[in-house]
Amino acid sequence: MSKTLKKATIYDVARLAHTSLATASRVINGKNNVSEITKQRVLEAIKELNYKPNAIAKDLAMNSTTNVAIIVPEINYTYISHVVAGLMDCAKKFGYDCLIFTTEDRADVDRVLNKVLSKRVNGVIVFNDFLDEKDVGVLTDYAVPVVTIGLDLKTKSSVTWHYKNQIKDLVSECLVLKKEEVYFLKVHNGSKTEQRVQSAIMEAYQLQNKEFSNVIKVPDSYKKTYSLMKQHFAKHPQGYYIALRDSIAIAALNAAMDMQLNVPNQVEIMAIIGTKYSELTRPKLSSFDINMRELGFKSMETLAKLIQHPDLIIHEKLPFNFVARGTTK
Amino acid sequence: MSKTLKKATIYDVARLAHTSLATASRVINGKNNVSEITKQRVLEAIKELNYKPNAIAKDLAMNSTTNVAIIVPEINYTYISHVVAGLMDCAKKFGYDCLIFTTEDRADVDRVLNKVLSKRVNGVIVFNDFLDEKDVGVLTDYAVPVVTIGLDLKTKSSVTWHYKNQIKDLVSECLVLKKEEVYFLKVHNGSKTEQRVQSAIMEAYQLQNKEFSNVIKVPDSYKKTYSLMKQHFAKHPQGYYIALRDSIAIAALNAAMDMQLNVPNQVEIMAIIGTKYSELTRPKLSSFDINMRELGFKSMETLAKLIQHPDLIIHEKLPFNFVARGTTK
DNA sequence: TTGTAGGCGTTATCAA
DNA sequence: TTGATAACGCCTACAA
Repeated sequence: MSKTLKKATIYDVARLAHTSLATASRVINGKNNVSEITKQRVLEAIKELNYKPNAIAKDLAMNSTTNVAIIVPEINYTYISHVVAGLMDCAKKFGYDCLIFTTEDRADVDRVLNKVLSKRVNGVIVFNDFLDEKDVGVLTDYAVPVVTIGLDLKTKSSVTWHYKNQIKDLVSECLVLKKEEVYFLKVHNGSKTEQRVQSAIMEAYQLQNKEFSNVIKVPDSYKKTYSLMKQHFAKHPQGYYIALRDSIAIAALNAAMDMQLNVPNQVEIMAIIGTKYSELTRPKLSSFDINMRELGFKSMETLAKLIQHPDLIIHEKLPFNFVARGTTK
Repeated sequence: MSKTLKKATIYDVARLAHTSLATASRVINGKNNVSEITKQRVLEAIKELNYKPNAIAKDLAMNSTTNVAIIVPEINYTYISHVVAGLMDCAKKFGYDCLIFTTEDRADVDRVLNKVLSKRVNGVIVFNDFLDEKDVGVLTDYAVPVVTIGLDLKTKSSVTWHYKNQIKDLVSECLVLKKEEVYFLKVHNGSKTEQRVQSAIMEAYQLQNKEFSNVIKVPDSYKKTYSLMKQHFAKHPQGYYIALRDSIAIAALNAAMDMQLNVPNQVEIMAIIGTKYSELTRPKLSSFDINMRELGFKSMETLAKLIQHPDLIIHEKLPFNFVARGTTK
């Protein structure tokens, strides 16, 4: 197998096998209307030339690809990487290949949208708070199937989960039974997920005719949040603290523990999005548990349905269960 | 902007702008040898038709793509997802798009290799213990630039790190000064990285004329490792424990702590591959620290060099520093 | 069972 | 500054 600078084409294969383009194409694609003898000749030629079919030419000729695009904000958040793992598992099942895009700001979003459109992908998964209904519309207007994760759009297919009422219940319990203030550790300004959590908390407050204002803005970093929360606990050594991701909650937890506060008796802490890391703190972190890998898998399954039936609109809601561990009473 | 089922081509643009294919192509690609007036007409037509250039046709015509392939075993290991994040950051800088492939077994490897070859990617990053020199050769024989991460192949470009001597030093210290046995928590059978760590430990033992046999096979799961290590510590409540990844080390740590053992005075624990999670246990986990994101970034930079100069062979070695935290003396 | 010829949507060359 | 026209590598009627 020599280092072929000029890559063999189907035409080279045909010539070496003393047959035509069309016949070579047939055996490459496993059609059965080819005689065994010529089939063998073609197979030999393929091996001899180290021929690898050019997927680009194929995609162009067939006017379709095996690629799906996945648009996420960041790949190194634990829960996102788990979702992506699930997406990829399922994609493999359907023979799709995953083109992954990250967006760090608004300009990025437009760039990615255009790329995705140009690449004529089979379908798109959007798991990204940066994108709004209009952005998703840019894709669907171009007739590309899209499934959004965690973005509840009426006219687009989506996989979401219901947690609003459960958060309200937890908060109400704090206010009514435990007589405890609730604090929300907020990382971003623009994240819709955080906004939705916050409004769930606010609604629970309103039910008790109270106003909610305990938003603590924290940096998106374990270490910085840790020291910030140490300062906070020095003044307010009590309350029920809610963070979106577990690493933020763990920063608060460790801050409280290292300040010698009693968790959960003085301070309660929970995360909305728990991962396997919820299990490994001491005390263990209470959190909502959602199987992110499964979420990804189901989302890709939904996309596959959409690819086969482009005019469908599918809405799926997954359960989202609170798991009380050691950091809450 | 209507829902165009039939997507506009450059030909449609040309027709609407009353010009030729070639001229339309010129303005799309920002060539300056086009009169301002026709340029405007073409631009209008593009907007009117919601034209999006077909990257597949372009790739075919130009005989090159903007895609790079990334081959990893799993995307939801924390350290791998951090490497991938770095790879993607850098890819963005060069305008590359990332096609990510995961492999769960041997059959998968061949499948992925063929896919990558067919897709005519610009270059490939291999961060995958499943692939050996022969596999990488399949790619390089086809003249596609490859950078391997953590796989030390003489004839291929790679980014690796040096940790062997440091591990030997740590182990020697245990044997000579601390008079402590070393245990290796081993997850996989075939992982070359684990094998290399193990042989580093063995060499340190040999230096003291001792034979190393303290390999504890653990399942690749926090919970299972946790209970297995509890059983272990019930019988052997001492020693210096080395695990490859921090989540395994943390399982051992929690097992020891929950058994009321004193860490680090009775039991010492460390991880070879530390992540941000090393910081959040109590006591904090001693580990080697490598900036995985930076590792990924540099690897993609290396690939970019290789893409521009295909006959280069680049070897890069990154530092790998032991950070003693609370779980070791 | 096999082969011919046209098409997929671009880029690039060469005249005009 | 423009416009034909030939690639790029494959698929697929349609014919033989």
